[in-house]
Amino acid sequence: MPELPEAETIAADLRILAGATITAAVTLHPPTAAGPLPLSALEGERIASTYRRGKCVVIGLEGGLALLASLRMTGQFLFGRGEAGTPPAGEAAGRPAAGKPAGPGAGSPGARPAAGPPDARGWPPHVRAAFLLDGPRGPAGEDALLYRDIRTFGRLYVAPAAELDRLHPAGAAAADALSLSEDDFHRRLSSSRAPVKTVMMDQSVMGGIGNIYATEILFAAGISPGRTASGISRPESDRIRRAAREILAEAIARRGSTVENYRAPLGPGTYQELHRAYGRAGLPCPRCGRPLQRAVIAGRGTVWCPGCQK
DNA sequence: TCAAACCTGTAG
DNA sequence: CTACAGGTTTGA
Repeated sequence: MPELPEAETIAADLRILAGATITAAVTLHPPTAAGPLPLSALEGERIASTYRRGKCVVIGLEGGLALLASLRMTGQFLFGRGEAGTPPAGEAAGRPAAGKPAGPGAGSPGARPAAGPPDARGWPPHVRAAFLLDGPRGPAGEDALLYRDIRTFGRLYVAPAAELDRLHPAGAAAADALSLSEDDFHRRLSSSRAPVKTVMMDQSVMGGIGNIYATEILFAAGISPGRTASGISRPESDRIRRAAREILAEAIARRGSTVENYRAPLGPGTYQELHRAYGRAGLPCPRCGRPLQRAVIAGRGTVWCPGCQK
């Protein structure tokens, strides 16, 4: 679910860790660490920067390595308490991890990320990887960065930053949706005969837009999502681009949309309060009052107003 | 070009 | 219990 505004928010929240050294990297769910290097390659490295790349969050290390996180549906970064003897999950769980229950648990103040009971370390369920930190900490002094992912679709890629482009899945993102000129936007959008919504969401065409924002952008632009992309005129493309810029900027200002399981390290977002079409099938169109319609386009739920989206 | 598969929580 | 959700990859 995290799309451009959510990834932007997460990357911004993580910036407080700049200068922290990763003292240990623990893989609790092996498929999450998708290579090419193991997470342990980050041990001893110091965090230099965090930024967004399409829908992905990237943590850049001073030594030239990078951690690229493709959060997919339910991936999230949280602050938590590490423990000196955090057992490497799968194996060598011999030592009874001596230590106190780590206080009231992981997570930031005033925001419980977990739905279930925390584990022995005080972490929420579904933590798939953990990075213990030395130096800058979370807002409440947390000394671990946790990667949590309920459905395990998300992937963490460790590689030299210079190779992120060539990283096969997830690395090869097209130009960011917000970086395209009107010319480029139209050229890319009209490059396919697939439905315009499908093309907008194609990360090899433009990066950052997913189902929620594609739905909202097309509603704002008054374009029907099922329209053939190659039939979108230049003025229509300009409208879509403008709507995209306005909506994505506002969503970033509101820290993204909190639906499903989204949560940035420092708290949720509120843009869902401004959704006008997504998740509102059957309700009256906020523009013309006619019922919003729902259909599946390219396998994804799509909502639009047949009255005012042409 | 499209559908299935990957997963698990939630809604019915 | 089944159906559904969906970003991305993979196979048909």
